[in-house]
Amino acid sequence: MKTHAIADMLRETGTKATKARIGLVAALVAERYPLSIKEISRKVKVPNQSTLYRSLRSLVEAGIVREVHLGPDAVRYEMSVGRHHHHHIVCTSCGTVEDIDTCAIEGAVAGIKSKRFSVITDHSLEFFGICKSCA
Amino acid sequence: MKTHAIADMLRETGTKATKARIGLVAALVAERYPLSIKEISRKVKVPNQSTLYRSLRSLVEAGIVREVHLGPDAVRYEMSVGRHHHHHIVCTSCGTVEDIDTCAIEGAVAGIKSKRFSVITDHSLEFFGICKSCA
DNA sequence: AATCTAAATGCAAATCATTTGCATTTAGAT
DNA sequence: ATCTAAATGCAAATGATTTGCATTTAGATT
Repeated sequence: MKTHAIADMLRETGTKATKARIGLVAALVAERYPLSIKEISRKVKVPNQSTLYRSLRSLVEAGIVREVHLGPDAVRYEMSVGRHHHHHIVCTSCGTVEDIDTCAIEGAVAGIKSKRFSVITDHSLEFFGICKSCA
Repeated sequence: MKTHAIADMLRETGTKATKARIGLVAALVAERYPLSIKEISRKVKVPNQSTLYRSLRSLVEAGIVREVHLGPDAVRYEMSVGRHHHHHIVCTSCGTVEDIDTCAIEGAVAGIKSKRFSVITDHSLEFFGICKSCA
């Protein structure tokens, strides 16, 4: 994805196409797995950490980026546009993250194919919704 | 569960049956949904926050308590002993947390029965394991 | 029951990630 | 070229969790 296209995408969502945001999106587009704040700061010439946090938040609000939670202390960010619903599998030893493109809710654990993982030791599944007393 | 039984359980795991831990376990046993640190501090005469954090950690290490992550800023604790594998459904409006006793991985979203929730707006499922390069 | 030691506690200070206030800069509309 | 709201940079604030260290306590040992 080229800078120009990224800038257009940003403008379409009503946010300004600033250097910081373009750089962030470019970095996330370049990676196929969700990046942590630290990884992002490493890859992108992060102008300053307030900007990093603020930009990520606005990208998430704009629906361009998705926040992924893989346990505590493991907030990560990945591109949201052009991607369909998916989950992740995390190596508890080295932290490798791989996408699971099959929505596992529709299948069994056995159906999860992975070339890179040999053992699945745990999983976490949470639902979010509106309870009857709130609806 | 009475104090005496809690103390015995603690001793069985090799940890000391101190007042702080007995109180924590008693509070968690009394509730059927996972409690946040704040809720715990409210329910238990928390002696001091270092003790709270340290005690929770040792209870988790001992396998007595389980740490539940329902999104960021949402670390919660629930009893682990005497409970089988389950997930949770969270109301994004009021925060109500309900257990899902059916392991949803083995069923479809449609199979999730809940008396208290009317809409499921989102879900999160993550796997943890060991990747081949680590195994 | 008195003694002893490692484990647990209390407290205050440190740490770490994230957020905020505010003055300055900049994107992009006019 | 001008203008304004949005975005930025910086430094300070915040909030949750952790740590160092001196003191206390559980419970094992006499």
